Amino acid sequence: MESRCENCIVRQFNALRAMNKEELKQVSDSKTYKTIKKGEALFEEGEKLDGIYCVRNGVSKLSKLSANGKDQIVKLATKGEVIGQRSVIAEEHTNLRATAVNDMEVCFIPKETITNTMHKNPNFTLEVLRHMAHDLKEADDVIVNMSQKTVKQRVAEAFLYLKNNFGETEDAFLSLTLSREDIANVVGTATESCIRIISEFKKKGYLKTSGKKIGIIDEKGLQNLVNGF
Amino acid sequence: MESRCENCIVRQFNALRAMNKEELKQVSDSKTYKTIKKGEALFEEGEKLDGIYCVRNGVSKLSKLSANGKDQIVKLATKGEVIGQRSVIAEEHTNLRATAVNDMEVCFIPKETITNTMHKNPNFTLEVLRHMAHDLKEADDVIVNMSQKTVKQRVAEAFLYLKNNFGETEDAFLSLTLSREDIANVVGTATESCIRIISEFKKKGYLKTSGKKIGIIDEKGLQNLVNGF
DNA sequence: TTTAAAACATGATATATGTCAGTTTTTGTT
DNA sequence: AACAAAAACTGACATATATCATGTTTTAAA
Repeated sequence: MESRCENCIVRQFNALRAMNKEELKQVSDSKTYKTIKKGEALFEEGEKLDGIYCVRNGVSKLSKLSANGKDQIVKLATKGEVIGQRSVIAEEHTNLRATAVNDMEVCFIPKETITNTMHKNPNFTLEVLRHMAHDLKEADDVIVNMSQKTVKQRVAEAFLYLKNNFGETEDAFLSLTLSREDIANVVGTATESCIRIISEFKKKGYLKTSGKKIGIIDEKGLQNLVNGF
Repeated sequence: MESRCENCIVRQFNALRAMNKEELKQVSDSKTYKTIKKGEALFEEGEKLDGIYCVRNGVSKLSKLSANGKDQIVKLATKGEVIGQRSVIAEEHTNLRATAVNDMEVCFIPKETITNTMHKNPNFTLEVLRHMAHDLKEADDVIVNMSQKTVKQRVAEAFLYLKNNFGETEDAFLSLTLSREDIANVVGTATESCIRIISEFKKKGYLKTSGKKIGIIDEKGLQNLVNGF
């Protein structure tokens, strides 16, 4: 279960790989290990964070709830990704809440450890910056998609995204199973609309389902749809 | 016209304020001054940038053109803001194009100058990081608004945004005059829809217009609309 | 000042998507 | 295995918004 950050594989995927041995030791000594059950929150919108979360296992959704009950998912964070760094860096309250989509294991690293390293090690800061630049690009792309693509295209794109980022099982179902509601909240549409489109995709031979599990049959077909045939 | 960065007021608004005298001198010596006419592009989508642009005057829109001709505006950058840093930091081609909304004066700073400083001065890197964290938050907010608010609410919000970020003239018109098409492209809607809503807001006494100039009469009213009455 | 082009404006209509209401299936728990 | 609760699904309908078509005003250039 618990282990030293120096030996943690997960670290390879995030900015912590730019840390030197001494800095990693400091992280290792100050971190705490946590498990979060499916459905539980890592933090709520508006909270002040005392540190960041490094995901060792499981998936978290970052979302914002509106007055009318809609919960827009802005990002899905998985193994190796870091959650909460935006808030810690800007020294602001969180603008999103983080919820476990399935059971999670995370390491909590106190913000002092992070900020100390950022003031001393420019390579680390630069690495964090690169990751944030990537996140910003993705966010820009989402904005553009929301205004230029139809719901159907965005749903199709969401499945391709899930396949590319989370992979599929041996029996060709998506490894990450989201509820229809969560898919709708990623896409930014109503749950019923999302369900209807999934049914249509099934009829057209793009997808297969088994309970709430979904598998991609015709990736090319979905891709064509995204690109407007 | 031309001047030393050390004395440039604009610098106070961006990450360059975290540079020391020596670093600023380097920027000053390597920068080039450019003017861009209204409608001209600073760079096109997909270009590789050799440096960043620091806006001294005027406003630039960062947008992405879709196949069907829609041009979604993701950000408006004005005096003091830096354009192109995301692309330079991530060492990627630009994902957006930058166009002058009105006549602009900018300083072009070669990327070597920036990356040199980033490797040496953690405070500068951290300051860049803070700005990017802020941009990311704004982008997240836009995503959420796009999915949770109606076009009418988003148009109302756009006018409040324009007032807060660009101010108004003595006769209470917005200082930044955008075409109806540009407003529509900020909001992510059709130009006709945008025009219709402006007409409606005029009738309801929220706005006044004079040619393409627009002024806010009832800020509270617009704000209520944004919040769903 | 005249004129052409661009931008603004409005009506009519089509359509994608949301909402409401109800049924069936799946899931997880005792 | 039985059950309740949650999630998935489907139909009917409402509506916000896009699209097309056309006229008017504004802008900028000759």
